[in-house]
Amino acid sequence: MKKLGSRHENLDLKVYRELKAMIVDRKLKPGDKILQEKISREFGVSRTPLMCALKKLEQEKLVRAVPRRGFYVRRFTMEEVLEAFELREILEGLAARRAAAVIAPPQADRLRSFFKEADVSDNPAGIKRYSEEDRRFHQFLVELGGFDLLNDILENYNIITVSYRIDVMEGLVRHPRETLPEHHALIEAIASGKPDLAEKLARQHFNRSRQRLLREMNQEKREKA
Amino acid sequence: MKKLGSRHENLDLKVYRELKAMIVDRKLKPGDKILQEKISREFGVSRTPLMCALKKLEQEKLVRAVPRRGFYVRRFTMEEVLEAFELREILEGLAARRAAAVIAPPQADRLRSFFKEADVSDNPAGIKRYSEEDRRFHQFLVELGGFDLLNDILENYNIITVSYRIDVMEGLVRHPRETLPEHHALIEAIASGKPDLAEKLARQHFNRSRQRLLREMNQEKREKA
DNA sequence: TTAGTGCATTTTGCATACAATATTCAATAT
DNA sequence: ATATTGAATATTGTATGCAAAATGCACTAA
Repeated sequence: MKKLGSRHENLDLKVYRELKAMIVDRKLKPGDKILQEKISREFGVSRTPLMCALKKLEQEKLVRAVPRRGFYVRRFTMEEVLEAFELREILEGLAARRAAAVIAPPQADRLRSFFKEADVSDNPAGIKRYSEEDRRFHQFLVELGGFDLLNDILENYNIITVSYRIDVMEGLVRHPRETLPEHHALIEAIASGKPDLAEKLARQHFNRSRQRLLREMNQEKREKA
Repeated sequence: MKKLGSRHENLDLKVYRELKAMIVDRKLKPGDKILQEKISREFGVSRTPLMCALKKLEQEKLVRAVPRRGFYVRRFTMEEVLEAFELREILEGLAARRAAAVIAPPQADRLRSFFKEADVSDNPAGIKRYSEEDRRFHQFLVELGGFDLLNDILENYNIITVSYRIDVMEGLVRHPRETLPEHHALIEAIASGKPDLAEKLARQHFNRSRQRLLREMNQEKREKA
């Protein structure tokens, strides 16, 4: 008799997912105050599970809690996004290494199916599809290694790199034209079981985005002066 | 008019800290069910802030939530602890590098004041003091770099490496006699501003503990067979 | 205009209430 | 004995209630 108390899913988890989606999709914008009464009515739940969900999002840094004032959708500074990229560089590098070390043929096939027919034109719908594929790809990559703690951390913090300036290019720092070949190379390195190469390529991938952000940051500074 | 809504501290935060201390100090043991009624009465609060605190601890993996059944103090597997050490190896390595790169004289003095008069004998009180100093040291090291996200992650996950088998040697994997010289070397590398060396030493420090754990793990397996 | 000031309204943080499970344990059947 | 049933009890997940704090707003003073 195993039968874990699973099956049941608490309300706060559902609320958490809905709310997270609303933030990532910019239905709630950075700086917005989260009106608990309004949202809970909208979701058809009481404030109790909503509170729980908000606390969870606070730990993930998607919202900011100010005691006695409420929760606000967080606005990330360029510094924070750079930090997130720096972390993802080493963490996802490690994940790629692991993935390449343990991958099995069926997973390799699945991996190779990513970015098969990517649209690298400039139309917004294509960019959006690419951005979503990108997220799914990185998630799959991280899961491949079976490194639970690492998965957890990346799950909880990578979102920061995505939710910054999503309005510009769906959260992508660089254009699909530039990142697509990198993705293909990384996929091949992992699928063919080359840990060293996989780690190197993954790090390079993030490093380049970080360098791009750094340049943009300096440029903005110069423009202000 | 700034005056952030700070000052006020919500109850759930206090409960969270108390509870975390109880778990780390083994007042609540791995596997124990957390009786909400009992604990909330003990703390003089209602179940609402307690629930919040428990959810927070769940995210940190110190407790496990089973829907409709309750919360249980988590028991870490050797694999999880190994994963935590592997992560700390690269993350704290990065932190040490950063710290060495940005350290200023007053902080260098503070850093050098750690492990000044360490007791490396075998008596339990000495071990306990060393273990506490060890935690404070690593926390200070991580804060030095000023890398907020990194601090956050290490804060939340290093506890795993500590709370494993605290009953044996206060959570220490190796004896102070063995780690003290490593600590001194690391301190000196950071205080004198040598990023490369600092990172290398920090990683070595964790790597050695991890190797030790690995050996113990294999030994346990052999004993079973 | 701008800057207070006091009162009504909203919102938060927490306690309590309550229905829907889980758990326990005595009574019965095997 | 062991297993099974099923009411009595306890516990969880969620809603609701309420006091304290924050916010908004009309009014006044400069």
